[in-house]
Amino acid sequence: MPELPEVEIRRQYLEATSLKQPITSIQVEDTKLLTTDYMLLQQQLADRQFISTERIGKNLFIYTDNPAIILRMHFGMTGDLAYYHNSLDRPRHARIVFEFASGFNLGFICPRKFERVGLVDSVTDYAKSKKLAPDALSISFNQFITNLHKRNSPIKPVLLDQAVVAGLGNWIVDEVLFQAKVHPEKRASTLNDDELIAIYNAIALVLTTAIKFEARYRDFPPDFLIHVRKWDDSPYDDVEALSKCPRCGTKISRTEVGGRTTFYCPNEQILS
DNA sequence: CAATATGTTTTTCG
DNA sequence: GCGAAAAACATATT
Repeated sequence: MPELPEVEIRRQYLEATSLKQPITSIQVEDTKLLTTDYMLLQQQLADRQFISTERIGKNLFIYTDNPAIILRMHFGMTGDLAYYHNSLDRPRHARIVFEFASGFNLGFICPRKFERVGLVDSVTDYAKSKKLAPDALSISFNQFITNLHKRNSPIKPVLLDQAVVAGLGNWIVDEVLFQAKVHPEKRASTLNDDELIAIYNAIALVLTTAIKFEARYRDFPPDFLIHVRKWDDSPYDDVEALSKCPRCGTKISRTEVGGRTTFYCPNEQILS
């Protein structure tokens, strides 16, 4: 699931492969994936080059050699990138393909069409209009608690709200609350200073760890809650081992909070 | 084949 | 117009 760490990895991948070469054309299989008219996209990007990138939360912005033409990518649940040369190597579900003059291609892989691509003319204006909060890795502690204090909902949906802090998704919020030892249903407005600091620090810990391991869950430290989720590449076969708290051995609870599947340790994350 | 997964947008209510 | 909560939406996989 492309949350902030996966998007960061894709950003680095795009920077390493696709900058500074003229775009010759763009193939789009399904215009539902576009937030900009297809013709306009073709016209605006023809002969342009990508020159740099910026990520805010789960949004990837790609600057071109025209400062008013910026491409935005959102990877939804399943989006990915693939840079390839031979058209025979075109991956499955590469529904949007940027063709470069070099003969190489950047494929935007959209298995479930939950992904979106389009142009924006200013990143700051875009963030403002979408009420996008500062990125989870750069938000200041003061800004973070200011945004949190306005809310009285359970902490989990508050952390998922991109207007509070940008980049946290379902599994990362569970991991953050587990590391901070805070119950997911605890009201945001009732958190004390220690809990707020623990959550803020856990966000940095979880995100930097995930980026360090290039979002490969199997490599994460053993005391991460991530291992209780059944990923396709989970290293464990033993369902019993999967369901235990990596710190205290208590059986992990699985519930729904804010309509999302939620895992937490009922022994260490207490609602008081 | 119905259930499931999840981020974002839309809707509804107070 | 806003916060909160829930529903709607996008579709492939199991």
